[in-house]
Parts: sequence; C-alpha cells; structure tokens
Amino acid sequence: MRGVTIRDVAARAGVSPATASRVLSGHPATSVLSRERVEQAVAELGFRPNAQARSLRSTRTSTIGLLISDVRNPFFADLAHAAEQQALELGLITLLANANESVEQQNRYLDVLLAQRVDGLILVPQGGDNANVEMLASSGLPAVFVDRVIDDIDLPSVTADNSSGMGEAVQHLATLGHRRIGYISGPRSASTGRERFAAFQAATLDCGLERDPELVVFGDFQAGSGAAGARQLLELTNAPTALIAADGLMTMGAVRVCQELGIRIGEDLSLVGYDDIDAFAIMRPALTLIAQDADEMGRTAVRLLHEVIAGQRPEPVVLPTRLMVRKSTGPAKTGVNR
Amino acid sequence: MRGVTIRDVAARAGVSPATASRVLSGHPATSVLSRERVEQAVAELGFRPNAQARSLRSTRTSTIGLLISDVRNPFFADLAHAAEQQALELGLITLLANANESVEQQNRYLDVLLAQRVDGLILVPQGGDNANVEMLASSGLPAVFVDRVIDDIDLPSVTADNSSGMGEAVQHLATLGHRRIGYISGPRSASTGRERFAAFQAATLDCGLERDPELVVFGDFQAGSGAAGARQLLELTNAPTALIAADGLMTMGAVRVCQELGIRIGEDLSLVGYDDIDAFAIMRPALTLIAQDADEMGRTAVRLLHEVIAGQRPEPVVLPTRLMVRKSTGPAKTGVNR
DNA sequence: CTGAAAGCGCTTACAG
DNA sequence: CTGAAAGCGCTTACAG
Repeated sequence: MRGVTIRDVAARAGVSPATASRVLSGHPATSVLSRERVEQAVAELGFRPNAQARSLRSTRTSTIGLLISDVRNPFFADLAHAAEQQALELGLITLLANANESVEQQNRYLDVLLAQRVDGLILVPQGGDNANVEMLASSGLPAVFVDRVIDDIDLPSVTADNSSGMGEAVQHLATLGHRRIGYISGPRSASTGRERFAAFQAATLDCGLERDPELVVFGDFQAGSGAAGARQLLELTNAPTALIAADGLMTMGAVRVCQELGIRIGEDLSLVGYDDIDAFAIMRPALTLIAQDADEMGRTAVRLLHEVIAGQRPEPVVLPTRLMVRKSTGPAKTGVNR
Repeated sequence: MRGVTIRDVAARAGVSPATASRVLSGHPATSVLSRERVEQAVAELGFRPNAQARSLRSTRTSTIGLLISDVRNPFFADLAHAAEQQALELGLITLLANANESVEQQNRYLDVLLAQRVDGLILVPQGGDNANVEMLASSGLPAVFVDRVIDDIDLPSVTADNSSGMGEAVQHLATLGHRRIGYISGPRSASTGRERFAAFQAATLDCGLERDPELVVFGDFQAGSGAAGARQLLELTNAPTALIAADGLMTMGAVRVCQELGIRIGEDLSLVGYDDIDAFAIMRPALTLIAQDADEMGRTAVRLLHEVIAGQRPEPVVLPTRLMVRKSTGPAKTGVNR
C-alpha cells in the first residue's frame, strides 16, 4: 500500500505525472477522460499523496497547530474541541499539542509545529522563557494568542475579560457580609493569572474589604496547588470566610480539601470557582462560579487565524465573563471563625 | 527568519551542505571545527530545519499520531496526557487528533496523519466504516489500538478488562437487594460498548436478576445520550431501583437528570458510574464507579507502539478494571417503586 | 572527515 | 488540455 507514488498512478492511468497531479489537486485544466482514468488508478492503487512532498513544493499544508496549556483542564478541552470543529468547517485540520503548563514543553512543541510547517498557529502562551514565541512572532507565520497573551509580543488575540467576572464575584461576597476573602491565584507568569489577581485586588479595595497579604496564595493552575492553597488559607488563625479560586482545576483542588476537612461549602465557607465546568454543576451545593465561554473563544481564535492567513490584521477580541450565582456562597458567619 | 535553508548555513560556515547536514543530525563523521562553525551559523541565522524536506528524504519524522475518541471526555484527556508524557520520554512528539466520536472525522484525521507521515499511530477506533483503518493496518505503518479494538483487524492493542469491573458492580447491586437494574449502554459499534453490555448481561444472568429488555437503553458515550437514557429508564412504569452507565460522560448526564427529577442518589436510586473522574469524587454522595487506569493505558499504548516501530510484535495487553464502592449505592427499597 | 551528485514525491511555470 | 523539466530543502551512498 505504501510506496505508491504519483508516478505509479500516472503510469497506470496512461498520463503524465503533471496531469495526474492536476487531477488530484482539482486543477480546472483537465479533460474528463484524464480525470476518470486518474481517479480509477488512485482507487485501484490506494494512492495517498505524501503531504511532506506536496507541501515542500506548494508550501501549504492545510494544517494548523493548536498549542494549549493543559489537555486535562476541561476549559482547554472544550476550547480545543470548539476550535477543531470551526477549523474543519474552514477546511483546516487541527494538530493539537499540549504544553502541560510547562514553558519547556511549549517551546519544544513550538519547534515541532514550525518544523511541520503548519499554515498557522494558535497558542496559549505560558510566559517565562519567551524566546521561541518571539521567534514565532517575527517569523511571519500566521499566529494568534488565545486565552493568554504575552505583553510585549504583538499578535492578534482572543481573551476573556478577566476583570468583570472577578469584580462581580467580590461584590457578591461583600454584599453577603464577607470581609476576609481568601484568593487562590494563578501564576504571575500567565497574563490570566496576573489580570485576575489585579481585578481581585481592585475589587477588594473598592468594596473596602480586608486586604491582608496572608489571604493570597499563588498556585499553578493545576489541582494540587489549589488543594495546597486552600489548606493554607483555611488553617490561618484568622481564616477567611470565603474563597475564590482563579481557575477550574485549582477550584477542584479546593473543593476536595474542604470535603476532607469537613467544611460545609455554602454554610461554613463560601466558595467561588472559575470556569463553567460540568463537575461544578452536579456538585451539591452547586458551585457559584465565574464563567467564560470556552467554545466561543476556541471558534473565535480559529476565525482570527483564518483572517491572518488571508493577510488581514484582525483587532483583538475580548469576550465577556460573568458571575453565575448558585449555592456555594451564602451569608458570612459574622464574628465566628467557624 | 523563515526561508533560511541549510545551504545558507553551509555558506556562512564555509562548509558544504552535506557537512552542515551531518553536524545537524549528529553524525559522528564531523570535525570539531566544522561542528563549531555550523552551530554558530545556525544560531546566527536562526535556522530551523524543514521537517517536510528532512522526512521526505529520511522517511522518519519522530512524530506519532494519537487519534482519540473525544477530547472532552476526561478519560481520554487523561489517557492523552499520559501517552504524550511517555512519548516525550522516548523522544517522540505526539500529534493529537480528536475524532469526536465520529467515524467520518476519524477517517479524515487518519488520512491527514498518514499524509503527515507520522512514524506510528495510536488509535481509539470508532467502529462503523473501517475502510481507512483496514488500509492503515495493511499499510505497514506501525499502529496500535488503545481502549477499543476492531475485531477483524489484527493490530497490537491495550484495552481494559471490560468484564470484571462490570461483573463486580452487578454483584454489588444484587447483594444490596436490587432486582431490576437499568443499563445505559455504549454504542454497539464500539468494542467497549459491546463488551461492557455483554458483561452486564452475563452478570445479571449469573445473579438471577430480572432481564427485561426495557431496562437497557443505548447511548453514544456522550452526556446527552446518558441524560436521555436515564430519563427513559426512570420514567418506566416499573422503574429500576439501580442504574449503571457505561462511560463517564453518560454517567454525567444521568446524574444531571436525577438531580432535575429530584431523585436522591444513594437513597431513592443506586447509581454506578464508569471511569474514575475527578467530578465523581467531589460529588455528594460520592459516586460508586467502575475504574480503569487511563494513565497506565496511555503509557502502555506508547510503549507498545515503540516496540512495533522497533520491529517487534507485542502481545495484546489487558488492564484490570475494578469497582470502587462509595456512597451512591445502597439497599434497594424493596417493593416500593420510589 | 568532506564534497559533488542524486534523489525523496510532489507541483508549477513554460511551451505547445 | 498536456508533458518535459526544474525545483522545493533536505539526506545519504559514493568516492576521495
């Protein structure tokens, strides 16, 4: 089966390789007869064009790279799924790569994807060592940022408004009487980590809440750090009455710790999660959370990339976030430290 | 940055393209001087070898394809993550593709991955139109099945024992006094769908339980079908007192429906889920489930593929499954139809 | 250890 | 509409 080349097809069809190639690529200048013969030969031989050779010559692969942060994070899984469907609609095939929240792994995949000569690249940048991302940006390969950005690198982007949902959440807790809110932050190396934290800080200031540095812990957007952070905050002498976690996986970790510690979410402690994940809807009490639209973000990223490939220079898109109030937040137990 | 070729590097280093190529690929027959010069030229020029050209000549890409069923299914996300890490350890880069539980999409990606000339392919086959999978198998490209298999296609595989965990689950429910167990099955097109269903049938027979055809509904391994199936079963005149769902996403859908219907899981109804997903651990009551080891399955698949690439013919691997009893299963309410 | 040459499998002006 | 020829960017026997 393998090893069948366009020469073989041409020979069997009784035409030249050039004609065979034209039929295969749908070039208009082909006769009905050639088309029939070539198509039959292709079928008989089980011919499968070698994409390497094709794109070596034509410099197009109809392939895009999608380099996400973490496949195991449902937010990115949803985003990847939506992006892929949108790409398919535009005739593009998505090669997915997983940085696993590691710059080194990101940079490695960046190399591979460039070497594979994808037609464009959608990237959730890790932050940290940006050398490869800078090279990407200056290489002229169509590329867009999604979810996160790198400040000094000027690429089209689709992100969420990391500020409004967070503001609503703090406001909501303040209204319920909470004065000490614990915050499990994402890493400062990620723009989302920084922006959500800044929004939290601004909102606590606005609402006149306590702003004790002890109330903030930094995680890495993965579950383990959310668990560790929650534990640290809940063991404080003067523990917070409410917690906000800055992404879905860290929220997951925080929930687990509360359960281990026998803390009743929604009664002993108010908890606000991040990302509208299925698990948070079936939990009891259902989780109050800050939602962003992963689907829309994924589809938009592909659309932007498509525009860049077409030579345009699309404006950055910022998608809304919003607070979904459910059952995990309630009135602060005033004066009582649980 | 782009457009720098090995010729440019060679010229700048004052050597021939052949020598430059040897340095780049770590060929032993190179002088220290050449090595230094070429490496410097590479750095100065920002040279990035064109993988297309390289593998067109060398017919190796150091790249493997991993074609999974559904990125949004946490089981496959975990599997993909583990496989990728294992591949990295073996010096292989994983290109992930998502069939989205669709044969058409599977077949499309199969084409692309073959065209990209991956060194090997790990596949969760969809079942249905197997033409492309057969072509893959007969093409001689190293390939292994993971999680699911196609009966008539002889490829190394790593699967889970779809029978023992299911048997334990039925036994467990029977012991609790349940006579009528509803079953939300996976599709008959998937080997996992068939095997788990067969195991369910065998176990109900063994335990002398009712075997009413009404008690079985077929889904597609996605959440919506789990919800629809659960609703159908729970609305039966003579409704089951326990439910088993055959994968994680369908379980998710079933849980949602119970909540909507105000059915108390673990009291009004016993529920056994499939796959050890984080969400099932933080649910209250925590879900009793049939667990399989996604990590081990992913890593094993890569190891098997690596052996196939090395020319070996590894035996099929079957991983254990086991029942994890938690709080969602309890004594049947005898005689009472809720 | 090194270089000139051929070739991997396609596509695409060019000429007819 | 068709074919001969050149070339995409590498690698690899071959000869030295």
